[in-house]
Amino acid sequence: MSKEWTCGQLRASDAGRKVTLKGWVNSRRDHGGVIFLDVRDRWGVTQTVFSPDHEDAFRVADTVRDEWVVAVRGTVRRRPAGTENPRMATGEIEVTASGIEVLAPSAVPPFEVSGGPEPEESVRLRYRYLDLRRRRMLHNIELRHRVVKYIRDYLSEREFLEVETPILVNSTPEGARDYLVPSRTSPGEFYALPQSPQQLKQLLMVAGIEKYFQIARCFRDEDLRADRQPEFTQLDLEMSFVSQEDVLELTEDLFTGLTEELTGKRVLAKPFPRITYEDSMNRYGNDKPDLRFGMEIADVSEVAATCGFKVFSDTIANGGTVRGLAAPGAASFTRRQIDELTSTAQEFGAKGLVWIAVESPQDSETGYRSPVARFFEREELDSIAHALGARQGDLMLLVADRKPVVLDVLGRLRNHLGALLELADPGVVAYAFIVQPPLFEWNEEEGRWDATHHPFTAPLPGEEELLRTDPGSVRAEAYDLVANGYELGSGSIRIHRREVQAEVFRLMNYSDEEIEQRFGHLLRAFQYGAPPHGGIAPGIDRLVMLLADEPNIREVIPFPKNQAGEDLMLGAPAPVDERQLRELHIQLLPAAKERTASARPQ
RNA sequence: GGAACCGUGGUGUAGUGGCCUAACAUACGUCCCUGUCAAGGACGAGAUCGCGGGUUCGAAUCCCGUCGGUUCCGCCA
Repeated sequence: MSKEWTCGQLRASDAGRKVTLKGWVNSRRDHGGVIFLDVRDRWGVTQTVFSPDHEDAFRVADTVRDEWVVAVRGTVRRRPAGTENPRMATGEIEVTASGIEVLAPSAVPPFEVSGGPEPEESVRLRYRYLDLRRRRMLHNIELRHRVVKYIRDYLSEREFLEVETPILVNSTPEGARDYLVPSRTSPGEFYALPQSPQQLKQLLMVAGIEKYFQIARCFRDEDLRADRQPEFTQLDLEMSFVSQEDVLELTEDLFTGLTEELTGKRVLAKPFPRITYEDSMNRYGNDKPDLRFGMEIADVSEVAATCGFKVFSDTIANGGTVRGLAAPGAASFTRRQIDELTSTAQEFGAKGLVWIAVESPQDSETGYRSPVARFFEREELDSIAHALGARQGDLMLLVADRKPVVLDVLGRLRNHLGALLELADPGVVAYAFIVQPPLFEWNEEEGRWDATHHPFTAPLPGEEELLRTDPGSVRAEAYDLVANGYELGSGSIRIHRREVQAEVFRLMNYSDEEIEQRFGHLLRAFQYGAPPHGGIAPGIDRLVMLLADEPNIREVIPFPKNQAGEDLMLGAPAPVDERQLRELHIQLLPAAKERTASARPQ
């Protein structure tokens, strides 16, 4: 069986052609003496017409229902004048049917595939194969294909090799929780699914591949979010003999090209802004700023220190900070809206939220409106407004606390307001690189330094000396690619000097045994001539989600898992029978045994 | 691990203490209809309101618990 024609290709110029269309019945309209069947396939929808002239076909068409699979034989003709449908690509023509074959009837679907209300997501997931018939899902699958193909073509042209790395690897205790796979042949031992091909791609650099990429599936056993799935796909890439700038430029060119060529979206700025981690935290309150709008955070501690408002001056006196931002046009917010903002800020961790509406700065009497206005001199308010870049009609919002709390709250508030005030142009992708993050963060519980990125990330050139004196101030030669408030991926230049690597491990408080056990294979490899190398690993799912304007990552994954990590269609995860467990040398704990007893497979 | 919101015919919603013997749209079934494309018209079937307990003369509606779903925090590069 083959398909000569698709349901999206026939045009007026095909009039007179005898064709057979195969596909699903998208909609059936029965007028008694004439029946229309819209036949749908991946490529489109074509209207077919049945009249009693062909009695056999007409009788069959009478029994056919939505979502049945049919083959319709007939002749293409221009639609009668006045009945063309400009909303359909094939709307100029129709196929007058002389025959129809039902290839497969369909049970009544649990929800309407074309048109109808949006079903609840659990229903969509349970019947994902029907959900995927919908145009929105097809569009996302197609876009995803084109994105991946663009990446493959782009990198192949630049002499990158796509190399597959194993899915069954070993567990790396730091970072995310691993998915484990018990070994049958090595009792008591486990494989882990890769959180990313990080170490393997570095080994490929030692192997002399020089330019590697992979569309790699990664696994992390952590709790899910709208933009997180337990298994996800990364563009993993690594290059030898490169500087950070080489990696960033390649990434920039690739992402600009695919955004502009595959979507109608505009890239806000190229080259992508390079913002230091510290800058990003200070100006946007997080390390993945949405740059589609401004509304930057500003420091007003200087004014706050000497003002008459005790909450502010005390905070400064106690080593805290006072910062804020100006919400454009929000001076007109009602009391109720401002109260909501305050409680939102409190949910984010603020003790309170001070608001000052900028009414008319020219008027010295009533320039500002605020419950705390009386505690401030006019010049102080002017100076705050100046620092925040506030203009008439804006609402200034100030938070006083310890610096990390203030920045976190204002960062979240900024995103909240960005959405509330619709500040972001949905037609824009604002890519940026966040660079020079700290190499380490102090682990309070364990009393040691943790690698912020991973232990092979190189310190910023010139800061190696600080490893000995002030590890917390060492910055990494690492970078995050962000877009529209999402972290799309991160990467770094890797350490290739043994003494630097040893110093890093020392700071992380690893014993020689631990180093050998966890990283022995990599360090051994590095003894045999490791080239300087670095790379990046952007997430494909998040990228496609962004480009497709989808609110969550599941919309661009054909068979995603729900928040509990379950596949509602397959029913995974599921209990396995006792024999399988025995082969794997696994025994369930009593609680697990009890839980699965009722759901044992046959 | 925690918080918030949601759960009413197949699907999506309304109803938030008595007017509910549960409404509307769509899907579904039967019939009518020769130009629709969200076809139209008539008729019909379909929900003990996620489940359990409680408050009340009376519960879809209030309370408690539980299950399921989503979002967020913790967690996660």
